[in-house]
This record gives sequence, C-alpha cells and structure tokens, in this order.
Amino acid sequence: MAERNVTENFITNIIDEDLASEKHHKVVTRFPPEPNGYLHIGHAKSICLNFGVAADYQGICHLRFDDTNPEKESKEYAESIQQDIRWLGFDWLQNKFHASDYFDQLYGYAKQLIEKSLAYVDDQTPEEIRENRGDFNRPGINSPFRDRSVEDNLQLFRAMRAGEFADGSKVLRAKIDMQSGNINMRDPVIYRIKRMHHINTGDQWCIYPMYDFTHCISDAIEGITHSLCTLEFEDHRPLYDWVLDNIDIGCHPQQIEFSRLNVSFTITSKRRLSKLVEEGIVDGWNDPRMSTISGLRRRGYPPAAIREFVKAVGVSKKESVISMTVLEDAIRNNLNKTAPRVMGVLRPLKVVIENYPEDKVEMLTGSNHPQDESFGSRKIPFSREIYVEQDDYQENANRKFFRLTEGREVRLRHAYYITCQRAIKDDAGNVVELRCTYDPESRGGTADGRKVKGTIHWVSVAHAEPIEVRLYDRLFNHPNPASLDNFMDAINPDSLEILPNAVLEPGIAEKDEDVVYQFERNAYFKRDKTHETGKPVFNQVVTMRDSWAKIEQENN
RNA sequence: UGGGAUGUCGCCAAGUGGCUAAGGCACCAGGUUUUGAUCCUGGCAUUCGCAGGUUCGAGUCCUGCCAUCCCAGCCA
Repeated sequence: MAERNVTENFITNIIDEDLASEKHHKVVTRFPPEPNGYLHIGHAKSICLNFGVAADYQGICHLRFDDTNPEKESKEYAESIQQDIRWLGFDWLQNKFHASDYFDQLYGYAKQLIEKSLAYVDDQTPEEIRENRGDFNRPGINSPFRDRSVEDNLQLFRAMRAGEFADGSKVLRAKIDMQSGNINMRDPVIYRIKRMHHINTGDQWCIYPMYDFTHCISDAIEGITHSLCTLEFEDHRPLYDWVLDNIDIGCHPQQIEFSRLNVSFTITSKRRLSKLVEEGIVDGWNDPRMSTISGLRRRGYPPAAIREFVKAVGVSKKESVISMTVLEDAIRNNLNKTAPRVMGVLRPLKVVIENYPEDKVEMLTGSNHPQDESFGSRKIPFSREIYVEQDDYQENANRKFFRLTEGREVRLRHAYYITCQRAIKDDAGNVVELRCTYDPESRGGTADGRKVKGTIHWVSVAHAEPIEVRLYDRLFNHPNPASLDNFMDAINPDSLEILPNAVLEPGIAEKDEDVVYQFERNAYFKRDKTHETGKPVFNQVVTMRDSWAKIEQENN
C-alpha cells in the first residue's frame, strides 16, 4: 500500500467507520475558499487535508468557490487561489464549482422552506433584528413578521428577487427558535438584498444567500461525504443539519471540524497580513517573509516540504501553535535530498596563496551532492586569489575554532590545504586580506595522512560571479504576535538583511531556473525573479542547522 | 448567568478498559564525515488538567471541579 498523504487522525477514523459500515462507498471532500484574499500557510493545511484524504481513499476532492458575497470577491483572488493549489501539488480535475452555480437551486430550496412555513420575510431593520436576537444572557424575541402566511412570504420573496425592494429593507429568515442557547439558531438570515455585480453571475441576482444556507446545500448537491471545516463552525453544525433535514435533497454530508494551523512567530489573518503590505513592512503579498502561499513559493519552500510539514503537524480539535522549527525541519529535510551543492561566499575576504603561480588556473572537480552520486559533478576554477568567508578567519581563535587563524591549516573544499601566514589590515585595523600558502600535494586527498579539522568554502576571485544575497529571519519577535494588543509592536526590524557583495562560483547565477541550491556551509538559496538590481538576487530559503553557533554561544 | 468545544513531555500528537504511555520537533550526550551540514547511536512523561468513584485492571467509563478557546454580521 502506498504511503498515505494524511496520517491517521480522528477524521480518518470516522471515514474508516463510515466505509466499514457501508454508510459510504467512496469519499468526496471539498476545499471551499471564498475568493476574497490570498491563501496562506493555514489554508495549506485544509488543502492538504481535503485533497490528501480524498487521494488516500481513492476518492475525489472538489474545488468550490464560496462566492455568496459579491461585495468582497474578485476574479483575481480566484485565479491566485487556483494557482496556489496547483503549485502545492493538488488537482481538482473536472471538479471546479462555485456556490453561485447553485443560485437557482438555492432559491428553490428557500421557497421550499417558505412553503413548509419554515422561513419568512422579515421587514425589521438590521438594528431591530440585532436587538431582538438577544444575547448570551437574554433570549431572542420573535419578529412581528414571523407569522406571515405562506402565500404572503412567497409573494414577498419573489418580489425581493424581482428587485422591488431596496437593499437591506427585507431579509429571508429561517424560522427555528428565538429562545435557542445557540444564537445561530435564532431565526438566522438566509437571504439578503444586495444590488451588486457578482464575479460569476453578473447582474442576474439582487438577492444573495448566506453562508449557512448555501454551504450545506452546496455540499449536498455535490454529494460531498465529509465536509471538513475549522472549529469556529462547530456552532453552525446544528444549522447545517437543520437546513438539510428540512428540504428535499436526499443527501446529508457530515460536517467535521478540526483546529486551524497556527505557526509560531507568524500571522495569518488577512487583516494583519494586509497591514504589513499597506505599511510597506514587506515587499508585497509574495514577500519571502510572508506566510502566504505565494510568499512561501517566492522564498523557495518546495511544495513537497510544505505537504510533509502539514502531515507532521497532524489533525486534531485542540487549538495549538506549532513551532516554526517543525516547518524549518520539513524544509531542510526536503532540500537536503534535493538541492545541488555549490560554493558561494556571502561576506568575502580575499586570500592570496603566495606560493601558487600567478597565472595558473586549475579546473577542480566538485561533487554536486555528497550523498547522491546521481547529482554528478562539476568543474570549479581555482587560482592564486580566492575569496573566503570573513567568519572563517579569527584573529584570536581558541582551540575549538577549526578554521583560519595565523599558523593554522585548513582544507579548501574540493581543493588544497592552505595555511594562514598572516592577515593584512587597513588603517582602521580591519582585516582586509589574508596571506596563505598551500600544499601542492594535498589536493583531493589526505596527502601524507595528516588530518585537518576544518574545511571551508571559497570562490576564485577572477571567476567570481557577483550576486546579491537576501537573508531572512522571522518577521516577528514574539511567538504569538496575533495574541498581542498590537501585533505591529512585535515586528522584527532585522527580518531582512541584504548582502550586496556576495560572490558565487561561475555557471550558476546566469541560469534563470527554478532550482534551490545549497551554498555549502551557508544555507539554501533560490534565485529571485526580481531585476531591480543589476545583479542576480538570491533569497535565503532556510539556514542549515548550526551546531557551531551553540558552541560559540557557550564560550561567550 | 446561555450555547458549543478542548485539556497526554517545552511544542505538536498517537492512544477507542488489559503487554514496560507510539512518533515527530526541540533539547542533551556520543560516533562517522573533504559542508561544525547530512547520517548513526543513546537519553528525554512511574504518568495523562485536578479531585473523587466504578472495575481484578482506567489516559481510556462515571461524578464534580478548574483552566483555555469559540459564538450575539443582512461576513465566510
């Protein structure tokens, strides 16, 4: 049996039981976004769950746009949502639907409720409706229009549709129970008058159905077996069931609620994300620091890694905040297996190898992946002057520092051993150049068998490709910014660091490809599409684990 | 003071009355290594929000309590 997309959880347990009891013989789920914004990491969980569960049971998952409120919806959002789902690796095949596809049927079912005396047209103002709904401590009061005759209601509802009434002047309400402890059951509004152009139905309608009336019926029309949604809809389930129990539709999907995905140090609310964009804190909705799917994509997170992450997180009803380290682990885990290795120097320090011939250039062989020969190898030019990382030299190094300091020998990755002879400083005392010597016998092997603890990466000065590197850190300094009075207070001022003088080994930067590279000993990087600077720009996807950072901290 | 839910290791999460409470992340200690990466080995809850009770036996059943979250849009 193939590996499952979704680990067993309380929902798959229910599905297993439904299949075993022959309540169902197939599984049909749906992902029901409202096209009113961009998808984010939280939606990824719902997408992976709905499409993943369907795939695990050889079922299908529909994409259904929940487009019942033309005030907020746009085609642009619908487009980006489809792009994001596809990018995540899922396919709705022929099953793309809109709640608005069912407007005629919905209208018919509303009339059916009226005929059963289970719905009525209410003339109260919005304020009156709110006031008479009561609150947690006060039961609602029946509307004075609650007992209109079926004929009157039918005629009024038709007139609503025909555009005979002003926006907001009347609504259609389900007749349930104004005394219910569940406020959703206190005669919920199911249709409102709203003269507004709809992205799908144009100007055909001036009345639009509400979510609670629409969603359950749409599910039933499509033959959804398990309607998975988030916890806040738990209170709506009695209404979901009430509607389906009181119309003639012959299908009753089961609504099951699970908890949303929250990731530490991030936010996902549309309102807050949008504020970051508006205030210029980030470079747009697809800024690599954003939790939007388009942000994750630009950052270079592989879709497979996001799927693995969601799988690792699990599904339950407990409200939780998952550690960002779980996401990073999933990214590293994927990239470690898939990213070709190259050498890039982020903060260059020039090294002159004094005993290496001035004009000589050697083409050295470097493997593209140390654990996977199928990645092959490449030729890397080596010469007398190279760049190494500034951090790989320390003037006063202790024994635990395995890199360059006066008199210490290190290996240059894929090349020779060099020994640091002396550092050259500028007038301000900054180290600006290192003078080293190399051992011509040490190339590619252990030479005389002596061991060197450290291996550092490098790029030949004459062959270096100048690039710009963008390093990213978490956007917030607080593990749960959304819980703050003002989440903007928690913004990390250092979430972006631009390194304009980085260099990369030749043959990589000119390619305009969708590949994530590991700059060995640094991090994973992916080329950004931007051309705002003259040089190629590389975004840091995720750092490598860094046990040296811990050792360094302990020493301080 | 109403209704709905949730509480198992620092963060997630299995567990559906019966072997010593899975697994992942994090963390700690070692080993391998031409990336201080990867990989490998070992450690990491006598205890399941609390208190009673039922039972030969309870994280799993019952009762009470406590904590946290959601609901008063003509939003979804």
